[in-house]
Amino acid sequence: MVSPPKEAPAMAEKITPRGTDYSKWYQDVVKNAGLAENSDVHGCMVIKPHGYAIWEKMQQALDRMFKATGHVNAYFPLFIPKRFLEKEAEHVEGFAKECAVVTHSRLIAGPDGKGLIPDPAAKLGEELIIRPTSETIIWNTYRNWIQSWRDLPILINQWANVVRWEMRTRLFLRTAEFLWQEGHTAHANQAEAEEEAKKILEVYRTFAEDWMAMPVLTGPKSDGQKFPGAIYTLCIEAMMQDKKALQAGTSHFLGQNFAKAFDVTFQSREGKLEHAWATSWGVSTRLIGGLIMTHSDDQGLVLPPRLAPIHVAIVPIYRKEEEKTAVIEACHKLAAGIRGIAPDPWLHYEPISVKVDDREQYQPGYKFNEWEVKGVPIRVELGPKDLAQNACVLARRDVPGKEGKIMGVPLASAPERIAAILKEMQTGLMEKARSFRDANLKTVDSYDDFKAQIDSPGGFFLAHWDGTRETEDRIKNETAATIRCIPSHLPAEPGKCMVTGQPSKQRVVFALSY
RNA sequence: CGGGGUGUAGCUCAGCUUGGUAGAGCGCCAGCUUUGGGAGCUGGAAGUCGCAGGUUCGAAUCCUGUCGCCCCGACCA
Repeated sequence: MVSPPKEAPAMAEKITPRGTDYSKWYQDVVKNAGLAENSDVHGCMVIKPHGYAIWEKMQQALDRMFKATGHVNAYFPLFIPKRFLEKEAEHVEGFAKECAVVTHSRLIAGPDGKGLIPDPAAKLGEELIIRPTSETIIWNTYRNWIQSWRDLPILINQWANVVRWEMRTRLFLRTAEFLWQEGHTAHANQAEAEEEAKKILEVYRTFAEDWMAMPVLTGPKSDGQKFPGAIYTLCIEAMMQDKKALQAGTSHFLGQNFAKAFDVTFQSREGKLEHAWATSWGVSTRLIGGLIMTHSDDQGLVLPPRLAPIHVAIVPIYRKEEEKTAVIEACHKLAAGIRGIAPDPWLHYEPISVKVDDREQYQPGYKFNEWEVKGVPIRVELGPKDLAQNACVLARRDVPGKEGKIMGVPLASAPERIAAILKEMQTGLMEKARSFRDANLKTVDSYDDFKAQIDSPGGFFLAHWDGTRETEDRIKNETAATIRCIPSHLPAEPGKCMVTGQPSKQRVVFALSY
């Protein structure tokens, strides 16, 4: 008679494997890594400290890049008078469906003495919209700032929250309120504005690849997918691990649309009155969703070192008091050594971020798992056995399980070793993501082939398209796939539309998307 | 806004069919033992059962109304 098997530890499997249910996996990672949670407010999330710390790292890197390209930060109002939004036809049409509207300025007790109701006497003369984006308020303001060609260009960015009243939301990927940056620039001529839109796209591409280790395709959107009010929209588009596309950033050439709508004119060098040329561009907290879905595994979050709020977690191991004293001391000494590594431009000359996990209420095993699920790139284990030989154990987050452990690393050389591994991880993650993306980037020539593959195995499909909205809509209706971008890295190779057989100037990227 | 589901402890849920003093696991608090991959034992705190009516001697349970939330569809960074 064999005794019944012990029950699996109740805590063991907190994260649904990707293969079982990708969407559940995503939610589990966000929750278990402590990045964010749903709030009691419909569609709005609470970004928790660990998630917000990642956003702060993103902000820092992006902000530096914006400043380096001549931009400055400013802040415009959260509320936008309804009449502003009405001024640009396409813009209204695009955003009207998802606007939060402020109608009153005061609450009073309800008629039965219970609760509060908007005071009818305090109804606003003009209703205010909570910004879904700020083009209108900003161009209304620029009208006063721009008179002469000497006032141009205006290169402004703002870090802000916006509200788009979404029906269905997912943490980071789509929430009613989200955080982002929005750049709004004004230029004296078309060429300069178009140059700006391209320049920012390149900033986004660099950030995505060099910081997030997330490879992206770049290029214009189809007219059907462009920003409401833009002449054209450039985008960076990334492939998630389930092979779906994520629009990760957009840069719009707005032409003179907003200048005309808001009557923003300037006198040129030649003395003529002209409308200003505009761009706008943004990336949002959605990037955190992209970061998660690019690198993380069934154990939890995996962070590229350049965006990790904590690079190294040191876990002391001990039994007796004497051991504890010696081990903790060694941990802090090692931490100081790691922080003392020569500043590297790679981390903006900031020290490597180290945390000595000296919490007494948790055992080492618990801590190992916690740092793992939170995506800390390197974990150091330091106990009496290690101390006896002046060494420690390093565990790499990008190599799961025991294989990621490096035993017997001398304490004296550990800091240098850690610094080297961090760099290695950053490029390793990028290479891994790129080869995954490339392996799932396919060329198709027949619509039947396309339909057979779009759901499974899935991926990005390079196909010829006749350039019409009708065909784009038909493909969307029949397969749910959309044109993600018209890739600029490919030579324009003419062909025939996979659906209609009409002439096509070049292949475009189709995929299912978030 | 259409279809489905669900509200009971901080969290996940049982109890409801057949009405009779509120339950479990996790978490939390205290103590002891533990500590190299999510510790164990003992004790403890914690819920006007979404809200409002009704039926009844008695309602988490039955009836009516109401509100919130979740999932699925049309829109989107």
